[in-house]
Amino acid sequence: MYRSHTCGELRTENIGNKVTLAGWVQKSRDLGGMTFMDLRDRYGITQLAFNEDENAALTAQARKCGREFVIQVEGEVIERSSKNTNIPTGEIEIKVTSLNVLNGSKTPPFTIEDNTDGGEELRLQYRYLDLRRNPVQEKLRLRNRVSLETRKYLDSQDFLDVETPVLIKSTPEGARDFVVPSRMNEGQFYALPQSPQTFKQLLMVSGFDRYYQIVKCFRDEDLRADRQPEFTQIDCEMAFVEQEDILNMFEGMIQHLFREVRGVELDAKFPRMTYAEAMERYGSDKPDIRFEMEFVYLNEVAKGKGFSIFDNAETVIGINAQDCSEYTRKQLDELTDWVKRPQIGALGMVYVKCNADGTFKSSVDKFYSQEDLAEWAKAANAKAGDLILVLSGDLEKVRKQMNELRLHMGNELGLRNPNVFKPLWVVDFPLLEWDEDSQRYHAMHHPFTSPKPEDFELIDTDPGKVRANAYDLAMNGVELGGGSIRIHDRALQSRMFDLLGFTKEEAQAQFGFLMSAFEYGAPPHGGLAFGLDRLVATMGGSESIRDYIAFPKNNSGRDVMIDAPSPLNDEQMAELGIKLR
RNA sequence: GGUUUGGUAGUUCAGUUGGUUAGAAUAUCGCCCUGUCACGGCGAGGGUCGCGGGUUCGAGUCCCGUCCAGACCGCCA
Repeated sequence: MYRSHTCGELRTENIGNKVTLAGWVQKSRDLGGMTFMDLRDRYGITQLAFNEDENAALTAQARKCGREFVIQVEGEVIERSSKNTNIPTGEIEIKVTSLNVLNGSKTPPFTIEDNTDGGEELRLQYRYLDLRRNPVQEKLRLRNRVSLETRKYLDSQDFLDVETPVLIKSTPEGARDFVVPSRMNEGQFYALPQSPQTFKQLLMVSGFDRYYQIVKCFRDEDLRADRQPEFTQIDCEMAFVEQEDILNMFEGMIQHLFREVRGVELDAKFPRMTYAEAMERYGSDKPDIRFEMEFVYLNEVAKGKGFSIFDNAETVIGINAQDCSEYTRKQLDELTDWVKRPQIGALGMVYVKCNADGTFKSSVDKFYSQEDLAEWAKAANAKAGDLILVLSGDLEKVRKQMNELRLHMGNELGLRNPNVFKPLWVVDFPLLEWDEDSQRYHAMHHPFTSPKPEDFELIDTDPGKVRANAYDLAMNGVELGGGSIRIHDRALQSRMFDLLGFTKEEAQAQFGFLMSAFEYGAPPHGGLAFGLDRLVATMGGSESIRDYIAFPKNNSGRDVMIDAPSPLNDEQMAELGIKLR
């Protein structure tokens, strides 16, 4: 037996116990006649004490143990003469009687401490060392709790965990596939699933009316702080349900998770908003509703006063940044530069300061009188002391730009508290989205999403207007998950593929198995999937999902620790029948 | 594919207008220190200034190219 206790569990009630501990040397403090050593494991830190007067040889041995040595000690739990109230084990220490070095260690490339001196790149390269740090371990513990409670909840609701294949078929719709060459079928390739979508629908046809899986999905697209090429979904599907049933079920799940894992009681009933409304009020399909600063449409009050930029703009949108009228010229210039960056793409920004004395000062005073600006303030519900920021141009673009500016101001003003959680169902997404590049409609969610029956007649005349039975759960400006009521009728599914520009042959080749299944009694069904990484990161108050994944990829999709991807040798390539261009 | 920021000691960073032997903190090593817990004190070692080229009497600093990394846009049904 290597240890009788962990490094996190001994307390004053253990005083007098003879114990054996094992762990890593976090740090030692050599005071001359005395040496203290912090011994660390997953559970905590326990201080070891060595006294030269009592055992000179042992103390000398302890002094030779560097950081990250793995050691085993025997000793007696004693009360500290000077206690440390910062750690749970701070009232006791171990008077060590024997020390066994289980393994030495090179000096680590960065310090294994809560506040490490290591940068991102180095930490990823030595991820096994980074994972020794408590803040990172804490994040993985959080992830474990979320995934465990997810299973508990879904199990209690009679969901069945069914595994689906990872080597499947590539389809051109959606994200790029990761592909895997087949040795036994030369010249042919599997694809890794972007989601188990079609399989879970087939499980519904099979009668597993409540399915879930916590499953890896793969998308060969560029990475972001919140996007990894392999990521984990809580993938769910239900049969004999309507949208309302699904929203209620998973509202319950999210409430359960926050209650059990974070001790947070979310809204008893999550607010809902249509996609159209979200775009109008926030310019985003995943609005952060922790703060207001909603869009104000200023067309009525801003146009027709001779300011040609507004007069010629499709729309003029403002937001009211409360209590910001004291912004300096420099701050306003910085904001203007910020929105003019190519990533945002605004051509300019107009501001109106609602001064404390009731007057107005704007960047367009030449065109607007005090009375005009008072109208703006009224429209924006701005009081003395507020600041109105205005962008104009093409409706779709301005909404997008204003969304960015709103979130930026929310950050600047500290309105996006990571410990406040505001869920929002966004419903009634459009079924289709016009794609300029390919000059055709794409499925906004996916090709299996059912249109709203009341909009169905528009499908020939104005397909872009057709709404879908599709929904997303947004929280704090993050899309946590989404889903839809699916098509379960062969004819309608076939019609969808037509609409998306598939030929009959393509549709049959790629999704024939699904359409055939629909001919054998497919029940009405629908579902959704949550991004586990994003959910956990949001619960942990982070925007980046990387620290919530044990071994993440870097910005270029590389694993810098194992140095993947990597070339194959000639023999492997020949076996696979592959030649590089 | 694009925009942008960065690359200097093991690590995190500073380095002015182009000008002496490239600094600090931390880590490491040595000596001292019996109650530390960010221990303290004294000292030492540690540099291909990402790489290649150019301008110059002289380049960490300016120019060109290139590689790597971060954030973002495109992309992500």
